[in-house]
Amino acid sequence: MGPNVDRRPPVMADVARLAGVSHQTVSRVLNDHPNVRAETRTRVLRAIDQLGYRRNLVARALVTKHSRTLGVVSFDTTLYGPASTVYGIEQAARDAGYFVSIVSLRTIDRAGVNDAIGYLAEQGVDGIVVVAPQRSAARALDDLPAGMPAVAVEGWHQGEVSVVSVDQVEGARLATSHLLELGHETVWHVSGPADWLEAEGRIEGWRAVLTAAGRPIPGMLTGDWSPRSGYHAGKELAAMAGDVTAVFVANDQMALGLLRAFTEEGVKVPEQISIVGFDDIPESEFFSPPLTTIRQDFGAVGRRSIDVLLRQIESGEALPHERLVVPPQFVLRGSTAVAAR
Amino acid sequence: MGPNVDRRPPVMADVARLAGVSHQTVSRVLNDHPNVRAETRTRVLRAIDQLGYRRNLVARALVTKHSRTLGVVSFDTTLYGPASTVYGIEQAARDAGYFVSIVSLRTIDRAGVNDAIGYLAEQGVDGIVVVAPQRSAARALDDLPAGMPAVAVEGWHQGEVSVVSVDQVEGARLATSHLLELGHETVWHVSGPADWLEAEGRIEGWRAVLTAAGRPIPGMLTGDWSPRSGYHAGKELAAMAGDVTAVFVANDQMALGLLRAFTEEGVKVPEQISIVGFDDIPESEFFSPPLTTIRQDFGAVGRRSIDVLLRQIESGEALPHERLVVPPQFVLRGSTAVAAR
DNA sequence: CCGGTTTCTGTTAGCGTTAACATCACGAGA
DNA sequence: TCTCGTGATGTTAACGCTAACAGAAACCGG
Repeated sequence: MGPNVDRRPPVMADVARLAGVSHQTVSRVLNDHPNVRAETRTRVLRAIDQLGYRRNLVARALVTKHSRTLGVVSFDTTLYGPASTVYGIEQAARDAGYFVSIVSLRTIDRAGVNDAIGYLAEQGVDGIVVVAPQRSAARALDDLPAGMPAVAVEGWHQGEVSVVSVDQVEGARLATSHLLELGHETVWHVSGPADWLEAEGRIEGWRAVLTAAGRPIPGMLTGDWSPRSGYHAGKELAAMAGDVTAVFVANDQMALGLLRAFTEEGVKVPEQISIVGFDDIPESEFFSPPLTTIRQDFGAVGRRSIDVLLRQIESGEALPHERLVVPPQFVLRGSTAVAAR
Repeated sequence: MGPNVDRRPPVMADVARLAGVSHQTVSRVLNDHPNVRAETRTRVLRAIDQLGYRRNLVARALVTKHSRTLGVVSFDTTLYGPASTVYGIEQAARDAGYFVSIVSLRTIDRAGVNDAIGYLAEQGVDGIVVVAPQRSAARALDDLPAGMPAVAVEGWHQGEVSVVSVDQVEGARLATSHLLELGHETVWHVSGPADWLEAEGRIEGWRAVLTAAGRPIPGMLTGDWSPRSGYHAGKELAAMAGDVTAVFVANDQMALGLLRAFTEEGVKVPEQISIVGFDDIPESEFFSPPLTTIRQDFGAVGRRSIDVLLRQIESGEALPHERLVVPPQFVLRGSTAVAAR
């Protein structure tokens, strides 16, 4: 056994000794500094390889003040929307050479979001992405640590931070207009829960189109995004018999619940009632009937938000706050049809 | 303006100065050391509060060699299974006072997993959870950095690391037995992609039950977990008319595809063909018909894996490798029925 | 009222890296 | 030959924290 059988991982000094240079030269090689002789460089690289040396990013972060880690605060990453958004964020961050530290909140409220942001700040993240689809969460952005670069996703634009989101209002317009164009007298709406900004945007777009067309605005049903709540809404709507001929549902999962309720009640989709969903989850295409819906490009949202955030971080300045909007896309399938005569 | 208007966040020394103590005393207060006079403690806490001081965990990690951060390597966290598992892991980790750094792989292969593990090791994580549902990924665990605590989720037990997983074989047994008990002559299987350990376990359980019952083992169809692949499998099965009366599908999404294909082909479920899925995604209950399936408790898997990992980390020793198995649960709904006479 | 404990608090020395500056060798130009 | 500039390398000092030890005050029994 040689003298160096200890388990302690090698450090820069060990590499330097083996390569016969100073630790600073090793640092220079690692950071691609120009003024290193080619022969020295290869000698250092060989030593690194031989020892299996990995640089200690914690020590590096201490001196550079940059951890190359981004914090992400999100809510229930089990849901398709948040999960996809976070995935997009993570991919974009890693492509840019950043790590991602995630805090996934069980319940979302100002205090919880604040705690999460605090933890991440202590941990030394270079910037924070808050997936803040609810008013209460969005408000927590007001008391970010001073000078911490941040961006809100699916949030509320109040001028405090930049916001990247899918244009919910436009998506709802697309859905509602489509149904009106098919000749339906009016369009019912099953909305998401009250506090959610996305739910609000979808209600707004739906109302706007009906108002502009001079159509009556039917009473609105409210769900909680779950298939079950859609199912209950569907039962109610089915009971209203011929009154209802078109429904815009705030997400695909609830739309599935409606479909199930209608099947049970013998209401034919799209013959008797047309349905449009929102999200375009991978399952929608295989519902019975396949669901006409509005696609959100979560990947694009993630990428754009990282763009904005990195620009802030790398400029080192407090850049003017932006509002980036990703357009939604209408997807025609089989759950909508021309209104019955 | 006082002398201290700079943007630089306060450090321990600033707190110490304001409280009239040494920085070490501040450290002691922060770390709940016993030997601090109560009066001193409150004075320090007041100073911390006044300055809005937050400790720098990077500096702390450098000296303690513990970052209180766990690394998670996963594959496509957009899918319900991985997303739920990662969510469970994150919750359990945070409850234990750890952060979670996530690397979400687009494609899973040994090199990719190795890179991810390498990055995380550089970053100074205290331990690593690898969600390794594929053979190729599981193999990457063989070359973990020496001494790095690790646990595999849904992986392969080779003695190199501890593994936590749902008992796939048992789940498949439950599904297949249920169908036989309903009087079906045999059970067809639409499996997941070849390289996946979960797919293999489900095939094994399915085969075992048929063999034990002395039933013929029909040719197996293979999908890729997507609803679309299930749809194609469904078309094939529908073409085989009366031969097929019962199908065990390796996940709920593919089962949805089958349902759709059968609807298109006029095959009635469960009257003509019974179907059992796997996973119990939130949508399954609202398929038409509601899907009989096998529930996996992803939350439990996440919690158990963090338990195992933290035990390793906190003991500081290389503990014997364990194999923890979480039992699956049979969920009876409407997609299965007694075999037609 | 003194030595020896028990609190409490302060001082010093790192952790492994990068930044800033110092040094050295070498060749070009005077 | 002597300087001077330039590229390559080494030396030193942080970064903000905790560990280890040192010292000062209070407390105890004999």
